[in-house]
Amino acid sequence: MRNAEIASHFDELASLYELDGASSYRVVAYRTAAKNIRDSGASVSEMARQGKAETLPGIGKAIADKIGALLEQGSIPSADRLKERIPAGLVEVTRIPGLGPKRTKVLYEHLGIGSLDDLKQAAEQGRLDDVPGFGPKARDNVLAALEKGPETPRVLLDQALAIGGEIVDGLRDHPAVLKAELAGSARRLADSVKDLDVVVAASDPKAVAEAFTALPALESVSVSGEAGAKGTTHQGLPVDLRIVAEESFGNLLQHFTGSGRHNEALRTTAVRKGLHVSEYGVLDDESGTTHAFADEQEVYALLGMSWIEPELREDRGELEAARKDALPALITQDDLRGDLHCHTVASDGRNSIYEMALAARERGYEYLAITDHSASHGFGNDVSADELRRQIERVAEAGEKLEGITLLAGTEVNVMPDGRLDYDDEVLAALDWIVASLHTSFRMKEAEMTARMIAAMEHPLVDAIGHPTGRLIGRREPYALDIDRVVGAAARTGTFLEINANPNRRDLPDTLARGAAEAGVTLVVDSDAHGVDTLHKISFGVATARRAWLTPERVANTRSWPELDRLRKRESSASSPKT
DNA sequence: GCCGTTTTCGGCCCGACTGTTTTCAGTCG
Repeated sequence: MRNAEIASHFDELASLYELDGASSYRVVAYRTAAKNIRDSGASVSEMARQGKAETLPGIGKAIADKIGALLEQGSIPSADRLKERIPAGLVEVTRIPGLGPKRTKVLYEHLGIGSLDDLKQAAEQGRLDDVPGFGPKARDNVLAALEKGPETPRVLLDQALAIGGEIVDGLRDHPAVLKAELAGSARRLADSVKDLDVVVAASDPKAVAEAFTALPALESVSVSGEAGAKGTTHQGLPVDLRIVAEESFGNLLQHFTGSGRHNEALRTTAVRKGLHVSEYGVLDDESGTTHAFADEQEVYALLGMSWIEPELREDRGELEAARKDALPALITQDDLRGDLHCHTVASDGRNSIYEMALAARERGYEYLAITDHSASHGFGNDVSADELRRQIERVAEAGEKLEGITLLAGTEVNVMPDGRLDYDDEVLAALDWIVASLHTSFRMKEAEMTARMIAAMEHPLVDAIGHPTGRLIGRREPYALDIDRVVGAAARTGTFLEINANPNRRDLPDTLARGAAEAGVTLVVDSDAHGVDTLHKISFGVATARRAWLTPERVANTRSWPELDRLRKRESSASSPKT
């Protein structure tokens, strides 16, 4: 059973206990366990089988036993018992804004409301007014929320940064703005965001809030005052602007960068030192004074920690590392010396080899691998084996024309359902670099899919696996894969695993990339660019690598090509790149 | 239900807002 599935069982259990009126600490314990299970880069079911589930933070004996029961019986006994008493539709009702577990429970007890349909009927018939604590406003809110439907979809990071950057730049143009930053999940470079948080230090808050309402990026503004404003972009993305005096800017930025979990954990450790952290400052019990800081670094320093990169602020061990001054020196874009996955007009790209190479050189790369799709599956122009041989010649010709960059003749070869590649070894052996990816038969069962991928990794000429899980963020689930076995095979065979930087993919995802690196796998960060205009999107792969705690050493293409060539599994003497 | 450079028991983050209330519990981020 996958981590995400185990985690969803514990999230459900938390909601059931919450509706049952259990201690909120117990509920929080289940939610924390669910989060840590979901974030684990290794298979929790495998850990449970080995009796190691309790090594995960937030998992004690009781929850470890429940994981065991879940794996054996397919459900958690205590959840089954709660479901006998609590209607299945009640958890949905708690998702209506303003209706938490307590108020939902009151509705169930007074009116027997056990589903969204029940709620709608009761609201329309005016029966909510009879319930203690519910007035006319409650009815309006419920009907409005039901009318509006489910919450707004999340926006991918590339779009969020583009819109957020425009807003922040617009604010910085205002004379009363002293500092302005994008905070929240966008600053943490998460896969997607549900809103934008903008924090500002201003000499004249009111004027800045007014200027905000006039920004062209905003479609509407609902609230505006001295403390900030709330608006919505033309794409429907909510924007929350907060304004403070310059001396508290560090506290505000720290608070609104989050994550919520990171802040919770930060405050819990602070309380033990008699310190109380909020967006306004750090209150010291002993002196009774509140320390406000203009810089975020000082907030962490007062708590006895080194400053934590925003990408790490997910409560995944960063606080403990910061206390020990043992945070990783994260990879940066400048560390990358080449890109090993891109396409040209030979398959489904938009530019020629020469144009891609020129653009790569302008980015400062020392090498670029041209990896068009292979023959079997109609991405633009199919590249037959004969065509690939001509492509190798063209790469060599382009390489001769261009000084200062090494061009590598490569392919993104399809892994067929039986695990074979769709070029024969003879033509593959003539290439400098081989990425193997899955592009068909996504719905195979886990055992077969895992075997398929491992077969590709066992091929002696395959250097890297492209977008290993196949997920599309918010749109397509990953393939059914036993990720532990895949990572194990990558480590055993010396095959690199890709972090594909396409903002729709970010694949491997951060948690899995971290787990893979810890298991000894070397990663490679690639743009998968289909034109010169998307080579720069490798930044999203770097973002994922940073969220995965990766240092430059863990990423193959921070090395020069000769060094990388020696690092990979095949005999380096076999190939001589065209320069 | 978890956890320990104050603890193996007694704690467990912070503040704003809302609606309904007569002083605040519940919800939200």
